[in-house]
Amino acid sequence: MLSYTEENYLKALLKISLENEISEVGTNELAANLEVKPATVSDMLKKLKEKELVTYKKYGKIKLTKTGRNSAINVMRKHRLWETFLFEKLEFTWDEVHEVAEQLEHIQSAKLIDKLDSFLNFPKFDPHGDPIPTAKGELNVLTTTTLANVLIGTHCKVAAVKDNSSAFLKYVDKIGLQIDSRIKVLAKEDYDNLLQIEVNKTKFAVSQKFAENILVLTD
Amino acid sequence: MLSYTEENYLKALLKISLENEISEVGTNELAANLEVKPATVSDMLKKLKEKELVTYKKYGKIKLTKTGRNSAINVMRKHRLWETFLFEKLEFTWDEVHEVAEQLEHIQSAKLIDKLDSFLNFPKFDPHGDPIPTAKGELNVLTTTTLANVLIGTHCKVAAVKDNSSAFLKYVDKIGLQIDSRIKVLAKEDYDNLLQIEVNKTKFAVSQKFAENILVLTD
DNA sequence: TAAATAAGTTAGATTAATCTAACATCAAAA
DNA sequence: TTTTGATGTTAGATTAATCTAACTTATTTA
Repeated sequence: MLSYTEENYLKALLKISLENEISEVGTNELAANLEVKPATVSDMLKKLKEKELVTYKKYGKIKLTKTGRNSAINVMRKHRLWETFLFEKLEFTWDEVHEVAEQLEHIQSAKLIDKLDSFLNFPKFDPHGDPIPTAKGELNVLTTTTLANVLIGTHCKVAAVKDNSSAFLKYVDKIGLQIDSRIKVLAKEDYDNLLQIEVNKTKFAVSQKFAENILVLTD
Repeated sequence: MLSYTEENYLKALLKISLENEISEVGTNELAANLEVKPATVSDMLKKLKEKELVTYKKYGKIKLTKTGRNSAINVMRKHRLWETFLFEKLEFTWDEVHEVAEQLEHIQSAKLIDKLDSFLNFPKFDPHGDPIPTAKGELNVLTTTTLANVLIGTHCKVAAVKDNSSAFLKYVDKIGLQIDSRIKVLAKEDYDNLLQIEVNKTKFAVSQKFAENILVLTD
C-alpha cells in the first residue's frame, strides 16, 4: 500500500519522464515539480528505493521501476477518469477539474475505478485531451507537436493542452480554442516567435509560451 | 481547514450523540469508536478545543460546539451522498458503499458536493435509509424504533439499518429484507428475546442483536 | 586542470498522529 | 467514608513528511 505522498512522488516522476521524453530524473527537478525542497526528495528516495519503486544511487539519476511505473500509471488513470467524470457528469469546466482530481486520484478502490470507467463509457481522453491509461495499464502516447512548431501556412488540430492550470485554460477558452479546434498558422514573428493564427475564421496573436502549451496534430 | 483525522473525530462525536440521543460523550467511548487509545483522544481533544470545535474540561465530557457540529454534519452529508452515488450510479451493493465513502467524505470541494447532490436529484436518504443532511446543514432525524421494540402481533416497515458493516448487511440481504420491507412480528421468546417475524409471506427467526440494528416505523 | 557553480546529501528540528506505561481523578459500593 | 474499579491524563517514544543549514559531489568553464 502506498501513501498519498508516495503516490504523488511516483506520479511526478512519470509526468516529468513523459513530458521530456526521458526516463531519468534529477532530485532538484523532482523537488521543483512537487514543490518541496531537494532535501525532502533525498529522504523520500530512500523509502521509494527500499520499496523497489525507483532505482537510483547517490548523486545519480532517478528512474521508475516496472512496479513504480505501474503504480504511477494507475494514479494517472484515476486522475484522468475523475477529471472526465467531473467534466461530463457534474458540469465542471475544464479549468476546474484538475484541482479536485488531485484529491480524488488517491481514493483506494479498484472496483470504484473500474465502475467509473464503465459509467463514463470507457473514455479514451480526458477533458484536456490527455490519453486515459486502460485498466491494464496501457498508456497510448500520441505523437503530437506543439503549436509553436507548426509550419507557417499549414493547418493543424488541437489534440491536447500541456498546462492544466486554471489560468491557462481560461485564456484558451477566451480565445475560443477547444480540443479538436482547427488552427491555421498565418505568420511567425522572428524576434519573439509571436504567432498569428486563425481559428473559426477569427485571427489572433499568441505568444511562444502559449503556443508551447498547445499540443496539435498536423495534417 | 480541518485535517482528515480531525474530521473523523468530529464525525464520530456526532455519530455517538445521535445514536444514543445524548449530547455529551466520554473519552473512552470516543476512543473505542475511532479504534484508537484513550490517550490519543486526550491529546486530540486539546487541539479540537483550541480550534473551538468541542467544549470540555479535564475529566469532563466532550460536546461539539455549533461550529464543530456543522463540520461534522457536512462530513456526514458528504459520506451519505457518496454512498448514494456508489449505490445508484456505480452499481455498488449496499454492503460495499460504506468503506469507499469513508475515503470520499474527506474530499474538499463545496462545488463537487453540490453538483453531486443535484446529479443524484437531491436524495433524502442514503442506501442504508439514513437521512442525508441538506446543503444548509439541516438533518432530518426520523423518529424510529428498533425492530426489537415492536409489539408482538403488529406490523412495521424497515426505515434504516443501524449497523453499516458488510457482514450485517449481507445477512439482511440473505433474509430478503430491504428498506421499506413490511415486517410482521409474530412472537418473541422470553428467554433470549429471539423474534419470529414474517417478511414477504416468509417466516424467519432473528436474534435480539439483529433486531436492535433494524430501525423501523410502526403503523 | 583548477575554480566556480550547480546538484545532491546529511544532520538535526519540527509537526501531526499515534502508542505504552505510569499516574490521577471520579464514582460507586462496601 | 474509604476503597476500588472505571475513566481519563501525562510523559516520553515512534513514524511520516517536511524544513533549514551545512556539507559533499559533480559539472562546467575560464
